[in-house]
This record gives sequence, C-alpha cells and structure tokens, in this order.
Amino acid sequence: MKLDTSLLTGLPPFSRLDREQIRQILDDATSRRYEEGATIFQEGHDAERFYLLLDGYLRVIRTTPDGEQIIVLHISPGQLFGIAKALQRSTYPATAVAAAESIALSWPMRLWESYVAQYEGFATESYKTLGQRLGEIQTTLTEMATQAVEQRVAAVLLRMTNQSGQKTEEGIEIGFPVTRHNISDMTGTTLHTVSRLLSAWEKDGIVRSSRKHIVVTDPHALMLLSRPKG
Amino acid sequence: MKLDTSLLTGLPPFSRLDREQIRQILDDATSRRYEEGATIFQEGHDAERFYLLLDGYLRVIRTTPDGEQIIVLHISPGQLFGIAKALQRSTYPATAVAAAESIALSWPMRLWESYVAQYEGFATESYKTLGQRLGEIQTTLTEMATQAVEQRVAAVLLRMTNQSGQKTEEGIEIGFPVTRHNISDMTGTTLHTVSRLLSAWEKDGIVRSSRKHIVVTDPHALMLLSRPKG
DNA sequence: GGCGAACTTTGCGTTTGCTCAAACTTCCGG
DNA sequence: CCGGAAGTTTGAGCAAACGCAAAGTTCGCC
Repeated sequence: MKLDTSLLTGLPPFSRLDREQIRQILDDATSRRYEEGATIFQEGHDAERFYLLLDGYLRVIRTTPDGEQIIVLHISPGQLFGIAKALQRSTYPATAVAAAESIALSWPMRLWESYVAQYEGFATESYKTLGQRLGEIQTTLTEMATQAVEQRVAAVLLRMTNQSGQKTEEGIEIGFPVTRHNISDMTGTTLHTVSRLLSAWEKDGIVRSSRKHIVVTDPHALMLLSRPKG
Repeated sequence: MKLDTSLLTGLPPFSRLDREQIRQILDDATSRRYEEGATIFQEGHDAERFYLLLDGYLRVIRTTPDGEQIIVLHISPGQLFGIAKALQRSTYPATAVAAAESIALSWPMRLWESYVAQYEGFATESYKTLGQRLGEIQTTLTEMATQAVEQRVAAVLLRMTNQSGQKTEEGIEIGFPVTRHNISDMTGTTLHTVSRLLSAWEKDGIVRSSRKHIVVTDPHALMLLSRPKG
C-alpha cells in the first residue's frame, strides 16, 4: 500500500519527527476504510491494535447490561484512538463505531511501546490527548448530573458544531450524520424528547434539521439555552 | 521530618523500587495533615505539586458556573492524585477536598518527570491508575445517563462499601463521613430524594444510617436495587 | 448547659420528561 | 416504481423527582 508521509506530518503525535521516521511509521501501518455504522473494535475485546483516524468521524460508545447505550466521546480526524496500552489495559474499554464513512490507520499494539520509547514527543502528545479526553468526560459527567435535558441537548449540539462545524449560508452545519437517537444517547434522554426539542427550536429559528443532518442557524441562542437560567 | 520507608513499600507506583530509592523519594516529599473539609488543591489553580494519600479519604469535585457541584471520584489511601503533569496539564482539572481527616505526601511537580525517567515502573503504574480512573468515570457517566435515581444511589452506596467498607456486626459500614448532600452530589439528585430513599431502605432493613454515617446491612438487596428491573 | 450551625426528615404541589401508541416521511434496494 | 426499513413527529397520560417550606435532630462550641 502506498501511503504518503504527508498524511502524518503536522499531526500532534508525529509533529516532532522527521520525514524518515514518519516513513518508517507508515510502513508499519495498515490503512482501512469503514462504512457508516461499521464497528472498528469492541468493548471487552483484546486490544490488539491502536488507531489513527484519517478521515470521517467515530463515536465511542458504552453499552449497559440491559442494552442501553451511551456515547462517551467523538473522534475527529487526526486523533489517536483505541490506545488501551497507554492506560495499561489489555482490552478495549469501549466500542468504536463509524458515524460516517471513515478511513483509519492502525498498528499492532506491540509497536506502542516501541514508539513511546523511540520517538521523542510521541508519548507526551498521546498523554496530552488522554488528558483532554479525561477533561471532556468530566465535563460531560458534570453536565449530565447538574443540567436539565434541554440544556444538555443544547450543549451537545454546540459541541458538535465546534468539533466539526462547516459554515454554510444558513448557519453552521454538523459535519457528520446525527440522528435524534444518537443525540439521546449522548444526553441520556429519549429520541422523542430530542425530536420535540429540535422541532421547537426549528420553530424559533435556532436550528434547521432534516434526516440525519442538523444546521445550527443561531448558535448564540443555543448558547443561552445551554446555560441554566439563560 | 522523619518518614519511614515502610510508608511507600508495597504501594503500586513504588513497588519495584529498592529501599535506597524509596529513601530518596521520601526525602523529596512533604507530609501534611488535612482536617475534614479542608481543600488540598483547587480546580484551575497552577498544578505545583502532586500527591499521595497516606491516610483518610478525599473527594475530587467539580463545580459548575452556577455553584452546583458534583463528586467525580474518591481517593483512597495509597493512591496518587493531583497528577496533572501525567496528563500534560498545567492546572488542576478538579478540586480535592478531605472527606475525613487525612494525611498526604506531596512533591513539587517538576519531580514528576524525573521520577518517570528515573524509576522503572513508576510511569507504568501511574498510567495504570489513570486508566482505571478513566474507566470508573466512564462507568459513572453511563450510570448517570441510563439509570434512575434510585438505582444510581444504590450503586453509589455499594461502590463506597467496596472501596472502604468495614465489617461490623450490623453489616458493612462506609469508612468515611458521608452526608445525604454528598450522595446527592455523587448521583446528580437532591439531598431530599436521597433522604427519602435512605428512610425507605431503613424501613426495609437494607441500611442503618445516622448523621454522616451509613451501614449497609443487606448488600444483596442493594445490589438488586442497583440493577434496572431488579 | 444552652445556643447555633449543620444535618436530616417529611409533606405537598408542580413539573419535567418518560412511556406508550400511532402515523408520517425519507431513503434505498430490488 | 414499489415496498419496506430507518428515521421522525406528535399526542396523551402518567410517574418520578424537584422545588419549596417548615420542623425536627444532633453536634460542637462558648
């Protein structure tokens, strides 16, 4: 497989490496395409590989014993994921699913240690990513615990626009497919409630939405809604 | 200050070190006592030191802009905490408060890197701790999102007994002071609801509680309550 | 030993958001 | 172009939990 070194230059975990080092890392990598809805790896399975998302979007989800699921975080292009080894785990702690058609590189997990040892900055940048992720989850947890459903949904919409918003004439469009059900899995509510909220907001001119697609036309209004007493 | 090397031998981050190395680490450390309710460090402040809890219990909390707070995790004796550097953060991402009278060692944060570089196994064990913590928070998040209040409160009581339960004739007693309000901060509900639940459970002979103190007399019944449709 | 602060209990009215149910729309494959 | 699957909308009734309020209890301090 031909992979150009330009794929990795500039990405945080590799930014301090020279062309030759990146060439070497790419030679170790496997590239694969995932259809929307495809599972990359599953919670509880042996963590055999770690990944880097090149294009697309992923959801990282956890499933409860009784079948309910919740979306723990999203992965955007350029991010490492499935790095169980960094946390000294031998199995994946969650499941990764492609939210849109996606392309990812992956490496055998045994290379993790050698990259950490061999490449200056690789470990540092990886742990920074982990730290950010931990912070995000704490924020999500805090929101979940203290805010009403309407505020949580508003906050989640805003986060998605920040994370992958594309400017259009109408407003900021979320750059990957999202269903009402997905949003309910992110906010711990039901798709019914989400649908009602979106309908109400559409009436107020705050969002425009169609099947699997949402455009935020008035981010400022949403911002107010995401804060208590706002 | 005289600190015996036995304080650290056997604790995961130091388990692979010899007596002389531990002696050195202890010489770098500062020991301090914290009263119940005292703050060890605060969210947003410069992360100047990292800590190890020797005795007592801590709550790690986050406060929202409008004053609500939620307890993200508990720290038990033997655990490292405030290790912002491990996550490449320059400020503490949460606040640590003593839940009971506690004793902790601390080191200047600049020593973090040197310990990681110098002592075999220190980094590894620390990241393992972090991984466990991330897993715990994900579990909490999942519970928060999918379970009803009664189930969350039951689950939190069980977790606290597992974490610091002491067997008594009556049952398993939680080993540090807990108020109804604390529990509501852990579960995202109100102290009123928690009080009602505890009263009901007391009537059913599942728990015995007094001011700031809870004994679980029937863990099995609580277990059932913590599962949906149980 | 009495006062005040901290903690807990309980009641009541209200509301949020869930469940259940059914119809509608969009999309894709055959 | 038709049929079914996937996703969305909306309604109605209901229950869980909150907000507010007020009183009771325990504890530590002066």
